[in-house]
Amino acid sequence: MTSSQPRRSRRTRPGKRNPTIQQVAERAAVSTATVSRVLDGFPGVSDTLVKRVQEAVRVLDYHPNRAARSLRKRVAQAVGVVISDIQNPFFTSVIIGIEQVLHEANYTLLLCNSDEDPRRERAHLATLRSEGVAGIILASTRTETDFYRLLAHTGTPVVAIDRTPDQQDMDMVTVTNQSGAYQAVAHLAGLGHRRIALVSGPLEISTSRERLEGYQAALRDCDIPALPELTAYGNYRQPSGYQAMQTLLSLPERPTAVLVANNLMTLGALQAIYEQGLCIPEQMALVGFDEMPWATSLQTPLTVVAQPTNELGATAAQLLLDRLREPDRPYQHVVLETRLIVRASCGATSCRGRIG
Amino acid sequence: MTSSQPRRSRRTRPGKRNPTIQQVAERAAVSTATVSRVLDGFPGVSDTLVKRVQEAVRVLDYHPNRAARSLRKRVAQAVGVVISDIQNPFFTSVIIGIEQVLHEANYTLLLCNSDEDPRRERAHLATLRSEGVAGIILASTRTETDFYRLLAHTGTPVVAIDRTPDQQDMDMVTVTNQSGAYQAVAHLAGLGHRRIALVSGPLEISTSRERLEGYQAALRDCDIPALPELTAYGNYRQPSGYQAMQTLLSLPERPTAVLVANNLMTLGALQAIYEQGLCIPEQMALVGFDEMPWATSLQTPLTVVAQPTNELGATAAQLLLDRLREPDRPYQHVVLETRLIVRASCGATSCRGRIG
DNA sequence: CTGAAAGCGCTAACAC
DNA sequence: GTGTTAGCGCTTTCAG
Repeated sequence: MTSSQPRRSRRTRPGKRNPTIQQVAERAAVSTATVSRVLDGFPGVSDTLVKRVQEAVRVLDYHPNRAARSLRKRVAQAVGVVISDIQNPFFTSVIIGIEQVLHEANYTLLLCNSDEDPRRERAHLATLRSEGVAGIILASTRTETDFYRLLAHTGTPVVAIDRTPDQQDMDMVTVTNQSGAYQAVAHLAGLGHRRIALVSGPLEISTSRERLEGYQAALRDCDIPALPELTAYGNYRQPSGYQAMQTLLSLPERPTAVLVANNLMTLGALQAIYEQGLCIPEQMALVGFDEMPWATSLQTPLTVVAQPTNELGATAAQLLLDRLREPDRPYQHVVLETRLIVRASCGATSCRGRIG
Repeated sequence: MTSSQPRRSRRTRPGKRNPTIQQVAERAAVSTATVSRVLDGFPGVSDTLVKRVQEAVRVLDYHPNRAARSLRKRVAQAVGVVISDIQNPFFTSVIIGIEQVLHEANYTLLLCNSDEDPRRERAHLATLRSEGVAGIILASTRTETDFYRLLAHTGTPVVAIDRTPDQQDMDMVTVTNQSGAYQAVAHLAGLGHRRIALVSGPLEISTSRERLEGYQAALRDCDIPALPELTAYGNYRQPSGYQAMQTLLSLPERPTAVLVANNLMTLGALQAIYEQGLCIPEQMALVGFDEMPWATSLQTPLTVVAQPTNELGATAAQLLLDRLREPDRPYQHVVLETRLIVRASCGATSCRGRIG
């Protein structure tokens, strides 16, 4: 770069080095220990020194080296977030909530997308361990023994969100899946529907099981027989919703209403319905699970069971921070409320603007 | 950490400590240097020792401490990704591409969501600097001097994606925004439309300018006068698309076709159109920019200018890895092709399944 | 209330 | 080929 640079290893970064705590200490004429104390807001440093240090920090534009800090403290000021599908607006919305809280607390977010693949999930978990993250927020692909392993091996606190393990020795944040589905189905039944179908998620995932239970409970309470052929299964991704809906539509006696157990499958279901030239809600009433960006942009706006996604993420992050502060506190399981948002697709409201 | 645990600070993690390179070295009866060499695939270690080390690594389930490594190497095995809206499926799809390449290369991904807020963007950039990330992939909120500052201050390589700074001394990955918009508008003109509107993004963002140019160029080439009132401006978010479209629809003489410059604004535009009870494409032909998950799930599937999002991310990540390997290589600007996907909303195909 | 100094776990010279 | 060793920048005893 410049003229006489003595000898620069190929691997060394060319730019000027970041200031170190040492340099701050020299400039403020104090010890590095004092600088560290000031930065940590450690009480009991004289005002004079505090000011000198702050001034030096400002002048040098000092930012602590997080790697050094992590090494020394044996834990990084970072949180790993492992989700199963970053393409799903549900999860991105959860991430927003997480990020807000974490950013506030000056934690970095390591994002891992397992893409519903347990192998990837495991690899990510290993990396996070290597990174020494302070904690992990996990929407796991499986709900079983993986957790035991994880917890046994490392002492890293984990908060499970959305999908939860069977065990209870962990912080968790979930929503009222059962009653959410129940409400939706009861609403449809109240509208006079008797052949109400469900596009369910995979039963390995706890949310699927809970939503299925809600569906069945509502049918029971409304004295509607639960016909097995009216439940089709997908994997929470769009194409599977399409296929499941096609299956339901090809039944000898078609359902008149359907609850789709997540947002992406709803997209697939819509496609199948429209391809058959069916009208929503006249020929097929539909309720989706999850609020979704496109809900209000359809010709027939979508009735949905909304989940408080941002809050879910924020709560999980807060739970994690709380545990870091107080490792031995009792485990919490926070359950947030879903809420039915009635729009046109269920047939409850007039179908403004539709022709046909 | 044997039987009589001497004294454990409150702040120390309770779980057993991760194995260190020292322990691996002891178990393999070699020096730590040799272990390090083996792990790095450094050539010139005898087979015997390689095997002994690998065995020890396996048995101990050793994972290198990344903080220590980062500290020593003065750079983390991590890449920061700063995007402007994690709720936008365009960006999440880009992230998928980035993540794939990075994960392959054993880099961690630090995700930062600037939420179109330059202040947050700046804060994130500072954090990434603290983290000592090896490089940054950035979809910047602004395209100006921020970059100079960033580049001047740190030697951290940056790859700009999607939106690009005016300067050229940086790796960049973009798409053919201009010709993408051009094609869409030419297509609409070819279908007989003369009053073609544009819902544009904010002109501070390079993609908006380029798409606007493409729109104008196409009108010019088709001998259609460019009426200023037919261009409405939004900010790339959903509500602004709604408002912009409302403005266009309230014009004394309504446009017959519209190009919407990104996915989220398309959602807003759709809502405005449906609220007016207008039929797509009969009363309003529509082309969107960006492929979007819901494009095929609308009653009238959406014609869009698709961007190769995964590839965009993967290319950016690869460019960054290449630069890390070879810091002095010339800067690259990769431009990927957009492609017009014709579906029903432009009116080019028959309107299967629609009533009205 | 402040400073000196010992590492955290790893890599990269430098010896042999 | 392999080992020894000196730190990377920070926090945290321990002295004073």
